[in-house]
Amino acid sequence: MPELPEVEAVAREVRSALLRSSIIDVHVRRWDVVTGAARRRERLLLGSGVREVLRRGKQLALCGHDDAVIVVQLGMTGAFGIVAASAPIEPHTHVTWRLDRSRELRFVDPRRFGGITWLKDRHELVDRWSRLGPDALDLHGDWSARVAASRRAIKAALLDQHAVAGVGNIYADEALALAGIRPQRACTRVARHEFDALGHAIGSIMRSAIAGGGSTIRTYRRLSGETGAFQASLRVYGRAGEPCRVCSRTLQSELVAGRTTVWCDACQR
DNA sequence: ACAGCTCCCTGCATGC
DNA sequence: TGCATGCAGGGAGCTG
Repeated sequence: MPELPEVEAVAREVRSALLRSSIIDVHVRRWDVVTGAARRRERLLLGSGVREVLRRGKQLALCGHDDAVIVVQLGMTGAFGIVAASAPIEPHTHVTWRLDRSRELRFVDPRRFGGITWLKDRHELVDRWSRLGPDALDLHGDWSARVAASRRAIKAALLDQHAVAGVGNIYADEALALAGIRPQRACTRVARHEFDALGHAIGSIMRSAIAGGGSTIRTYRRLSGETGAFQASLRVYGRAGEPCRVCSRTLQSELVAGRTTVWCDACQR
């Protein structure tokens, strides 16, 4: 499932391809994945071209020359990328943008937890993103101020995009393991130095995943078919019942914040 | 205001 | 082999 590193990989691919391209046509195959465009394909960047490709947390924004903005969210199973226009349309392809030089930008999402949102201008994007927490790649010393007073579990706070933007279930567990903090612990019981360690853990895990081209967990894949190599280095995610890579104790698992959560009872306190 | 829950959806793994 | 079942989870929206 795409998290920040995967979305960043998509942003880079799409940015380098789109900034020197024109959009010739747009084909919306399922309108219910699009919100805000009033069902007019002219509003999906057709004719305007893309001036800028931005990312905040797990959200991607394509800014057109006409000031309209398209926000793309990949959800669980979304894929977004450039392919040859002649490539077969795979199932669950919901929107395609025909580009010059016989290429196509496609949004594919079997489970449809993702989607595309049309915004009328940059102000709407600024407003929308101001409600997100700081980007997980760019956490400063005071990032924890927003969550430290909360009584909920630290993992619930990490998954809350309004607290920190970009952390999903995989990297929440991985970061908590690296920082030695139990996912269930209340934020109020996490010390300042532990928040600092957690912030560093999140950043270093995100950066190494990006360097590895994004992880290849289950449903995530690039439209081009390439895969990443980060999966092999996961510490706890998906390893319930297996031995901790540090102390060999059997990894525990239970639901926290409604999500499957894996941790080591010995290494995490 | 906050925290916790349900729901949306399809693909895959599992079990009979 | 084939079918039914359960599980995976990001985020909106609802509830207590």
